[in-house]
Amino acid sequence: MVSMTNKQIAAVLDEIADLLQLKGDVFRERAYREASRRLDMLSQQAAELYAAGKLHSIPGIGKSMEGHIAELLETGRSQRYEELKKEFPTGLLELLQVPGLGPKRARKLYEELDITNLAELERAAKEHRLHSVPGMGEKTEANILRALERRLTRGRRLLLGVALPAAEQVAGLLRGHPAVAAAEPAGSIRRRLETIGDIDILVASTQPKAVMEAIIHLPIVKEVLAAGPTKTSVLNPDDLQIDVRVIDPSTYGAALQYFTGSKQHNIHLRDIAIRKGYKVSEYGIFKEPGDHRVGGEKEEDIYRVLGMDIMPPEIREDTGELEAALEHRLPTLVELSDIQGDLHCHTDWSDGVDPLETMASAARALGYRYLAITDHSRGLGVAHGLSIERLREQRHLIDEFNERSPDLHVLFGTEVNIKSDGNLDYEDEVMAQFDIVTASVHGGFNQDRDTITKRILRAVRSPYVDIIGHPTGRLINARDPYDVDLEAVMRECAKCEVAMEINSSPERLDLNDVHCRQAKELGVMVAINADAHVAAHLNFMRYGVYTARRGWLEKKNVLNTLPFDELRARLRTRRQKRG
DNA sequence: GCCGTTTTCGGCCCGACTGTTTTCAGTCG
Repeated sequence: MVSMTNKQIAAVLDEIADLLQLKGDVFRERAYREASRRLDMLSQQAAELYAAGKLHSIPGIGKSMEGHIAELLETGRSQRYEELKKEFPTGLLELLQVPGLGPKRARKLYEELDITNLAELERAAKEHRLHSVPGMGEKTEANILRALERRLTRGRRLLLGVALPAAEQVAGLLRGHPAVAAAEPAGSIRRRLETIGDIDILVASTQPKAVMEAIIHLPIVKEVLAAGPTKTSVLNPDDLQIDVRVIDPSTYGAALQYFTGSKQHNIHLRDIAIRKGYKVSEYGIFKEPGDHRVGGEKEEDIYRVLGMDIMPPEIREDTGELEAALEHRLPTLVELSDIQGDLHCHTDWSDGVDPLETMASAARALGYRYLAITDHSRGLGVAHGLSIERLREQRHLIDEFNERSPDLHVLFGTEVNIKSDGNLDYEDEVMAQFDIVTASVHGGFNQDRDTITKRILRAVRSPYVDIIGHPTGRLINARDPYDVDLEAVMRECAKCEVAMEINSSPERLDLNDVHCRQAKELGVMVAINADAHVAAHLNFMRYGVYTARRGWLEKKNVLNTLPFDELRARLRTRRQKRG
């Protein structure tokens, strides 16, 4: 059997969907697209499910699709895919990336003008040959040319940690305006996706004109890109584009539901509505026949009328939340206020900026009852890792601090490096002295799957390790995760009662949302940590909580929701059991 | 290609906008 990962299979199915799109076979395209998405999110290996004969029990994967996936698993190829590829030149799919160009026009351009890639499209547009195609005029040609020029400068998706504060700032300013009844960021920001395409803010008001006028004059607006009667686009001082839409208060709930998405969630929701004799749009929910409105002022109207519990935006991804809402078995997601402390941060003793006292004050201000100081270990020279001697001094400092701090407990910890051979950076006698240990990979990212998996498994089996830090090492938009068999690590963590971290730093969010859900299913505890290197970054905690919520985690799945006494007892008994 | 509390056949989200056209096709979110 050829070993293909879920991601690889999903990629092939997605390419088949692309080709079907060119053919105009929209429903098959959707079926392949959906199957690809399901595989991509799947926490188990498709190969295992296939071996167990359970592939077609995944929603969106039927008998035929199971056959295609089986062929890929067994031969590494797909006949359907090979045949489709022969029908069109490879460059043709590039055309679909151009805004304004869909499958119909792309195909027409190929058939009428023999255009097979972006370069040829650009040349034809400049030579004014496009408008000779029926249905394409001067304006279409100009728009395509403009899109082609812009395409080169289009940036990547924004980190939530950048987009959310910017959106909240604008929404907050708008809420202060007398004509504004409500204002909040919608779209992927509201769902707390790790990266964001567009910043969309919805405003409820009966006076759109006044609101539009107010936006233009907000102090944080650097430039106005477009100002229409109900939608305005502006740039903030960091050149982030923010779109603001004004909605009549009577349809604000329906609009908020619609603009929050996800697209897949909305499609499925509307499908359920049809089956129950309703129609859902951004203007409300309507009862058939006669289309009279039965709700839409409040967001929960839409769900309530359909017999569902309303679910938090974070899980509106069409991964089972609608079914759960219908059956009244939605999880109660963990909340920021459940967090009792932070188990991973750095001080000026290693590569942090602030001293212990400053970090502790900041933790206290957040209402935490404990904070683990986990500076880097000896071997990590670039981060001023702590020698045995300096560890002893730091322990002393922390003991002293705890004597005069009745409300906040500081734990003496370490972020010990997992060396490339799988050994930890301190000897067992040293490890035994910490209150808490997080073990992380900081180098040797390119090891092959088997090597790096075994390496991390060794760390998990150490009786002194409590948490595996940033378990995949990815940096969003910057560095791919290392090729670790995360499921194997999770199973071992469950067995050894080792927690896995959600590193809350906005460029990490590692574990990610899909991993979190898998961890929950496998019975792995998760620790949500800010990995702060400066006091202000303790506030990153909320991004980790969002990720946990996107992964359906509840309070009981999260280690640092425990009160201090229970946490300490848990760490101690575990150590005794395994040490 | 998937799916079923109207269906194993005949559906598959909904509305806005744009540009090209005289009533609509294509694209987008």
